[in-house]
Amino acid sequence: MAATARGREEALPALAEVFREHGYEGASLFLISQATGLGKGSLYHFFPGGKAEMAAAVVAEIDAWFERHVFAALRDTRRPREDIAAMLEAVDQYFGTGRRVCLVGLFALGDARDAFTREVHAYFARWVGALADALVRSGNGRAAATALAEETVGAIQGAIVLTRALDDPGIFGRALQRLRSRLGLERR
Amino acid sequence: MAATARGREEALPALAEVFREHGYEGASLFLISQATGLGKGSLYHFFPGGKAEMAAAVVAEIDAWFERHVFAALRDTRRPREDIAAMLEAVDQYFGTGRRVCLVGLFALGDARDAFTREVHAYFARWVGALADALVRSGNGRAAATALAEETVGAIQGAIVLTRALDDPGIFGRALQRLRSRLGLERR
DNA sequence: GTCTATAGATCGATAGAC
DNA sequence: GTCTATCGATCTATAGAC
Repeated sequence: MAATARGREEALPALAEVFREHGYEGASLFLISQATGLGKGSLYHFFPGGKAEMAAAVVAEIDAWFERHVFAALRDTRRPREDIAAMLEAVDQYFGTGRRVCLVGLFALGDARDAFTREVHAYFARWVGALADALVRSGNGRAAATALAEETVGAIQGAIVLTRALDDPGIFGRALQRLRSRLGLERR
Repeated sequence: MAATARGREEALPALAEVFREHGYEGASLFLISQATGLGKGSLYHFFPGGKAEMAAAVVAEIDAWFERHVFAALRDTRRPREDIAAMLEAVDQYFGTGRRVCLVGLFALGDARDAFTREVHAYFARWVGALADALVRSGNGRAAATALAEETVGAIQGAIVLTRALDDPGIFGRALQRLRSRLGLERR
């Protein structure tokens, strides 16, 4: 897949892809070495903590990416409605219309649950929290906003499961469309 | 956990629990042996195909259980509304209010995806299909029923992810309550 | 049928040459 | 920094005694 990565940072995308495709246990150092183009020596040079550190680095980068491109936009106070719409668009792109697994969701289901409980919790708590805040700012009551935020993030995670199970990206698209309608983002 | 299982059938529940807890790759024969109380010799006597056959047997049993206790009820033509409500109740019980992972959903996300593509597809297709049919019978148009069925099954899967990620069963309960409302099952 | 012992492969991780 | 060689542990699976 990847030409030889030149450093720790460059290796992260390929690394993330391996964990997404095979899960934590299934991502062997052989697969990781192939995907990154780095030998074991180089991998342990960049990640002295081994596989656990590699997975932690991937989760941290995913977390940072979502913070920057998804959660942050929700914290703009002026146009919450547009920000929420932009969040859904970013999600659609990132998850490849449901074909690409959410690694944090996969870890939440147990693949590496004990090792990353805190990171998994923080990721979803910030996602739901930022969305709920934006929904309050766009006119919803606190309780309704929290319920809508939980429903939205849950629907996205569930749509990924269903899309992959039935091999039909239309499922993810329709789920996002329903969410747009329910969140009051319909074209006006 | 389990007293010594006496045969193939008796071993299945403990076997299922191990796969749910650790995923396919993470479920080692050592863990399986401990959970079932069966030595490796006995395990290979009951499952000559090894771990793959054990997982297949578990998926088949889960599939049969859902067919009997969840999908079948949806095919009763006389009182679709009550049947759908009963389905949600069975789901709440089975998934332990979101604390218990859906093994088929976990496999769909990749843990053993290539090996069980057909079974995973069949399970979710029958679930969505049976629910959509019941919704048509309860007065919805075909397109609306399909959308509602996809939304419902997706919401359940997503609620399991969120419940485990945030360690809060209230999330699963609220998700079911929203579904009851949306499916028109509110107390009359 | 169930056990112990172990084969054979692969795992994550390390060492040392370059 | 990157490679090859290899360690010890663990994995799935099998063999053979009982």
